[in-house]
Amino acid sequence: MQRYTEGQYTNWQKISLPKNFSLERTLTCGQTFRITEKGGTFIYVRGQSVIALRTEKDGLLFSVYGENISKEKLKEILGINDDIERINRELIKRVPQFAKVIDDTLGIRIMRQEPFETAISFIFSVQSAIPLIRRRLDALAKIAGKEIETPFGTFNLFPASSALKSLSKEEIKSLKLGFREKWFEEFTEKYDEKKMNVIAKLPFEEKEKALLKIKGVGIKVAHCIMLFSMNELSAFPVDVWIKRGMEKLFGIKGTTQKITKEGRNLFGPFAGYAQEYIYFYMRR
DNA sequence: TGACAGGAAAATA
DNA sequence: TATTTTCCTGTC
Repeated sequence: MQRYTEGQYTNWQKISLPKNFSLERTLTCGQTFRITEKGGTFIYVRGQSVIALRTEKDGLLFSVYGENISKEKLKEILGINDDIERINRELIKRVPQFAKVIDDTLGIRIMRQEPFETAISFIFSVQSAIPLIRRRLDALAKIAGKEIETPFGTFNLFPASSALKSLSKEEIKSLKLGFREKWFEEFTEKYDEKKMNVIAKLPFEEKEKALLKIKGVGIKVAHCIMLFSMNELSAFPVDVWIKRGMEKLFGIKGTTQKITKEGRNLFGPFAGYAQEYIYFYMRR
């Protein structure tokens, strides 16, 4: 086990705080799951790192345990490099009445995560609420991920694909995935990082088609994977909250497929941001 | 304790 | 091709 103790390794680094950035909203709006908060400090377990984050008056402080993450990489992960003013202007230009939704949800950024962890997270998410998804991911990490001790507690990192390929039936059963179990098994058996990286670089339509071939990945999960881990800001994942929001705000209703298409047409290249705003707006 | 929440896949029309 | 049914765990 890798151990870190307070003082010795707690090495806070600082990023100047961007305008219109909310650490809390970004981390807790359902795009990522392994987050805990203690006294204003957020602990975000991601890939092979544990990242502690807190905002102060003039900056964002962070310290990393496990695999190192540079300042630049962290800014990318948190969507800080996105030109949010321009994105919001573009959304309002297309849909003027959306300004009030943006006002209420300001500060959310689209995070940039890894396809492997994101795909498993959203296969786990099918017909499930956020706390349940999180418990499943923690259970999986506990079984197959490396343990790491930090000043903030002990965590298990996300398992490597090789570790998931060698899980026993009993271990898989213990995750209580229900009908998602066979999808998870097939995904880990077939997973090939190189192939996933190729998919990540395909044009939007081909990318969507390739993801939909994965068992357990339908249109909503495919759009989550594209938006949160493949840099497709026009992806528009439609779940029950987005269905409710699209009907309430715009009178648009119908199948997931129809709302996905209409949402993308309505909001354009940054539809993914609009989607996160609607999600947060409807759940708050 | 039965109703309800939550997407994908398979079955059916 | 479009709609309906089934799948499972957990909460209230």
